[in-house]
Amino acid sequence: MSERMSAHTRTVLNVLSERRCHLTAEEILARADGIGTATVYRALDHLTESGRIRRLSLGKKSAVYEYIRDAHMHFVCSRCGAVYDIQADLSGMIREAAKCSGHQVDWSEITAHGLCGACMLSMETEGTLCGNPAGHGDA
Amino acid sequence: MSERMSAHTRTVLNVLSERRCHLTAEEILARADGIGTATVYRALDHLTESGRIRRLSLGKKSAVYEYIRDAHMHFVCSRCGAVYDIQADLSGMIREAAKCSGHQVDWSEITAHGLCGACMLSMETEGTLCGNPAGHGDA
DNA sequence: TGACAAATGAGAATGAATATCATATAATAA
DNA sequence: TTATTATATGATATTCATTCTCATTTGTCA
Repeated sequence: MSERMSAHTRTVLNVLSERRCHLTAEEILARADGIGTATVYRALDHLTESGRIRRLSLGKKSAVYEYIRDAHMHFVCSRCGAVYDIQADLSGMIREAAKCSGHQVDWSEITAHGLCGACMLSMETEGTLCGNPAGHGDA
Repeated sequence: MSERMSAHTRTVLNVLSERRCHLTAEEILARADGIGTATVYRALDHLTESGRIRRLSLGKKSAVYEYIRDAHMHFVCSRCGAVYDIQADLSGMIREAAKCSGHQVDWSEITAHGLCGACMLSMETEGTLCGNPAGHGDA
């Protein structure tokens, strides 16, 4: 639990812990100035394995990483692609359900898909027509 | 909602609907004999868009697809990689939580990670030592 | 039967993630 | 300090799932 951490790994961790959002490896790479690609991926692996960050597949092509804070679920807008955090903790119920099947839950993730508030609004306003298909929420 | 479907798309749908499990595009490709790669991927896209099947990212490198039946969550064993279906429907609660944030949920997915029953057993038996690191559950 | 749209497949292209490997850096021993 | 060893790093090559291209085929309907 208290392994030592290289400076670069710490930098990567800081990039994530300093902001409350989900970043792709590429985005992290850009923000962790001067650190090579392989090193960033390795750091992300170490941090994921040591339980400090979490790797999520939100349906996008590339995985995103987030610093582990409070329990929350993710909402991905099918129209604009924005990702929102939704405060809700159903982990207890998930743990129970899995326990009934004989499995021990370490952690769980919930991803909801649908139309985000911003898109609903712009669809009303603009009459379902176009409008910029991306840009709300996320970070 | 009632678009027509090409023979190949129907074949892909059948491959999925005939078995109660999650298959990668590659596995589907192997079972949909004689259909080309691009066609299988296109069929999977169509079926996903029309809501007949679902594309899931269970943390593996490649996505898996499943025919939509009853609501259930997924349990992925961190040790052996097996995927189990867990009967539990928390979609109502998820929908409510998202609604509070102003979003409209279309569908949601839950993935729990941890140690599966089979692995717990073999770890006890074999004293936490090796043992075949894969092979339980899934399909 | 003609004409246009959609589907198909072989293969090229893309791109995220991983592997390789020689070098650099840190940790420990003597 | 100096030797010894393990680990970290980064440039680059590689892998591999997925998507794209485009010429050809098939389906649909007037």
